Amino acid sequence: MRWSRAFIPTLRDDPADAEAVSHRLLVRAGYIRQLMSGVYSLLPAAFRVRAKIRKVIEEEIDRIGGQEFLLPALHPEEIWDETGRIEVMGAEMFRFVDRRGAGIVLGMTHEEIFTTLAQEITSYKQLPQLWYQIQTKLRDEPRPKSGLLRVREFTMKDSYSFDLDDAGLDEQFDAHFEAYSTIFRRLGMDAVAVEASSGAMGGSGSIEFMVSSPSGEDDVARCVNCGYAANVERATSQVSAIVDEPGPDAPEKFATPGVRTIEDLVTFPGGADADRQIKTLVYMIDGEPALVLLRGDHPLQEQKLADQTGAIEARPAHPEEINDLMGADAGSLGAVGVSDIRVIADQALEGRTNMTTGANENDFHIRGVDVARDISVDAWYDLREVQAGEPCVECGEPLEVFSAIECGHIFKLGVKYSEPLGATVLDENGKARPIVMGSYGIGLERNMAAIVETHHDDKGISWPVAVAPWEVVITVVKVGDEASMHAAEDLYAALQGAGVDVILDDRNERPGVKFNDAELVGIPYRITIGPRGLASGEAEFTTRATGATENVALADAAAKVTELVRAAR
RNA sequence: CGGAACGUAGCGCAGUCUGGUCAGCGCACCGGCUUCGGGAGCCGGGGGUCGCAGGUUCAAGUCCUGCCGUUCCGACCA
Repeated sequence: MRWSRAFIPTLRDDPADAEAVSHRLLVRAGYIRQLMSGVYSLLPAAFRVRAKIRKVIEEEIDRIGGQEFLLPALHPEEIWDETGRIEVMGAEMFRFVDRRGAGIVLGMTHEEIFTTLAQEITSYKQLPQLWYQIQTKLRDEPRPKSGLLRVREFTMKDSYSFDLDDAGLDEQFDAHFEAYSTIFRRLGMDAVAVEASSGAMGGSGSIEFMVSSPSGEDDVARCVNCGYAANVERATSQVSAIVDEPGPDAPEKFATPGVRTIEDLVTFPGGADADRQIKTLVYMIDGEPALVLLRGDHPLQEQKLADQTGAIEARPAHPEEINDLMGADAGSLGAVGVSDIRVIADQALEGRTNMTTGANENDFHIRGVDVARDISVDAWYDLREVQAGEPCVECGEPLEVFSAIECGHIFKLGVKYSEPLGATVLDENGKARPIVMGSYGIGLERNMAAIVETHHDDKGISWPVAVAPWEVVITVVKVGDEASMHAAEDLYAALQGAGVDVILDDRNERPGVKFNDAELVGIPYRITIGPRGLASGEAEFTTRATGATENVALADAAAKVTELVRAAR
């Protein structure tokens, strides 16, 4: 490619509405342009990067036996009815009616459709199968953000495994774990595998591959000592034991005028430390109210609440709902004596005595509460969100918490889809059994953005060779100089002949413009040809990532660069 | 969905409070000359129904109403 003919619209200024680094740089370096909220056009340079990411993924999934498909983006609504997911997905599914009045949805994932195809697997002898596709997903995200990191239309590699039993699933799941680890390594990213919540996918377990970044939307708790790592939606930690003082025989109500928060009660005379209080939250769980109890200093992790209760929707109750239900406002709530509302409590409250909580009457609290004696708890769950510094559940060392981008997610689905859709096989005893499934996803454009998030500096992007749109740029300092152009053309032809992705910057621009563009666009290697070096038969060789520059004999340049590029792919 | 901000040329912005030389600046773009190893200088030039629709007014980029769009924070999230 000759830069003079290429459409790489780089910008001098940062785009105004880009906050995330990857968003800012991908727009500025001429990779993407926004069409509407959460929808982007990929320009030629981005298309090249995406193709390389795609190739890495295909190679690794093929390596573990994947067969590539291409399924439709248009789905009949009924299929999603059969698994009940049309409800679960709600407004996030794009829907419309065709000219004949049939309900159509746009595919946001393909469990249902692949499972429908799997209905044609009829014998255990045909298992295992591993099917995948690289295809467009459409999701009406409530809040698209950060450029390519969270969008409404994107490309996903989604694979689906089909096995006779759990042992088979485990094998394919583990194979994906290894394949994913290899993929992210090849893409130049340091991905951490973490225990995750399965959310709307369901199933028995899942692992996310997380890449640390300030633009990440997820928080990961990790123990640097033993390697324990989990999304905070699932993470646990050891709770420091509290030794309770003996309490009274019965709880006692006392006046607490103006006290509305945990913190208020800590400083209120006759109050209690936060870890000696019971925090009472009101949640609407699939429309039914419930009291959620935690230690005063423990935050609720909402996804845990949803996961453990099996809820489709769990939301905080509105102030009016709280008052109607409890006869008091948030800040004065408690579960003592409550019997007509479901009470869900965090395990850290088990066995606690002499606690303080709200009295369900504004300006009054109750102290001397013995949880076992005074509160009728319907269910005990792990509900609190882990905080940085808390002791690791495995080894007791302090946990760190960092924000991360979810670059891949693998799920053990079990029979969640095969059962309702009737995808069964006959086993060796002639008995029909639902196929045991797994599903495995990687978002291509999100990974492109994640790579930028982890490979940039103040000059722009610095792609790993494996995904760079061009591996080498030949920068001609003085296009008008015949000898320079001649040497550059020779080198360009030699590198092309060696199979190197090379772009020749033959634009009639000042050198500074070309150097800056090469760095902004992020091309890993640059060979600079100018009259200065040419006089002694040399060119300059610059590595983008380090900025290191050395002189190389023009005659050796092609061989040297080819070798470097091949080693780094 | 709740909160906030924004919408003027391809990009980044000023002008809006206080209606009347307010259709402007920088970059980019086109032509010319001089330059040419880290985003050149000078001269000349093209490009905008000021998001859309109503309204107020002698007069609206500017004031009022409604709508649309975009971003950020939160909620939600595969």
